[in-house]
Amino acid sequence: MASTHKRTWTNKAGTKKAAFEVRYFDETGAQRSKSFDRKREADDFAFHIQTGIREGRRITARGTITVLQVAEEFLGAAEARRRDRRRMGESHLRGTTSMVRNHILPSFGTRAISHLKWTEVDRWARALGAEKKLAPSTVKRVMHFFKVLFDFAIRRQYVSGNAVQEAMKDWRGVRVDPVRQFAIEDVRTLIETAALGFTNAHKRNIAMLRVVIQLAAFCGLRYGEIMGLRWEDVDVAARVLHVRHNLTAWDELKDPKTRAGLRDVPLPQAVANLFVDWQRHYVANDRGLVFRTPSGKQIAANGFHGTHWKPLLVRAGLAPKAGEPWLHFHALRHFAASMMIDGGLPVTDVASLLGHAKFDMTLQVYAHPIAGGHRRHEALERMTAAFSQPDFRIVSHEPAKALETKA
DNA sequence: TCTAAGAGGAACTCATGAGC
DNA sequence: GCTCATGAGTTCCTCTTAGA
Repeated sequence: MASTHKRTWTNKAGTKKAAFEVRYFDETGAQRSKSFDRKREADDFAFHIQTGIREGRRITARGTITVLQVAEEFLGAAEARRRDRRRMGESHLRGTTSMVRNHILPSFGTRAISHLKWTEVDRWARALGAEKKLAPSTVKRVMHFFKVLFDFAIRRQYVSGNAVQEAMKDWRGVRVDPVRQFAIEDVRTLIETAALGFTNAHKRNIAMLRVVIQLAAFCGLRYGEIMGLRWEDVDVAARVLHVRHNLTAWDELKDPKTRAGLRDVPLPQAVANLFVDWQRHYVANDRGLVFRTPSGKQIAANGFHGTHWKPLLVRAGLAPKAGEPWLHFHALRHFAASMMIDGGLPVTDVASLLGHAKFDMTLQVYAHPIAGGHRRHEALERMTAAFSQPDFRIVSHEPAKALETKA
């Protein structure tokens, strides 16, 4: 049983003080109390105590288990989930471990988890942005992992409340920064530059780069999907790509996350021709994967980025100006989506070609105004010009009636 | 009931350094 | 110069939930 009441007293200096006190009995039967400045905080604490007693949980006033101890248990459980491949992937475990070890433990590792207050978490989160220069969306991400860690501790009955949840309220509405977009002219320059070849790049690399870029820019494939293509998925004669797999960073061929990811994408003739060109450089491998290194290994995304992508951007004059981010390879997929929408393809078709389960996702993330403001300007000009024509009629009858009455 | 935002999982980008 | 490995940070994508 826990009870809450307001307590007032006068300190030695003669100042009147007030606090909300929660009184309860711990698992040894000893009476305990804890004071809060606000009634709501006291009520929350009392609720957790009550719930704990009702469910038979161990209630301790001064928990001694540290954040480090909880984190080790938490990461151990995560590793077990990773081993059961259906429950957690390699990349998610890696991300979780990275956030916990790099950001949470250095600040809170030695602290008793039950003693942490949301105000401390709030200060720490703000410092991650101000001092460590993390993007707001990343800070929010780190806090999310900390909250999950806390939830784990609650399930294990190490702590009764989640100090991170309260601190996270201030981070609502923080969204990821949109990636920098390609203009039509940029993509044209990029493709022309790739075709010319540059530096001392081998002909094999030039051929590979050309087809990979056009697959992203015109067919909207993700990097992992491109690298996961097998020759049996490429039907040059029928000009269709069967997107069936994704190649992970660990060189594993995985099925798409959802059924929508399985799709057939039309292959433009120009891109089909590039496939024929690339076939001369194909390195046989047991899975029949189209794109491999000369030694038959995976073309890792990081290697592709540093060796091919960035040098191509520089050569094409698309290197970022001071303060600008680099253009991402993934931005080509954004470009493809925008071009499809701009070209008049129904958004449901675009979503299907991109492998999206819902078309609102397509509009939300990929429908960028790629052609710039002048297209909108022209559209409004056409509307105004049509309005000024003497034979112009408004389709709806209601306003027309109103005008007649007035006349 | 509808829609925006959150939660959670996974993929992508980026930096660095070693070996060939 | 290219390839590869590793670690860290950022963004994408879908499903769920809160609240207008």
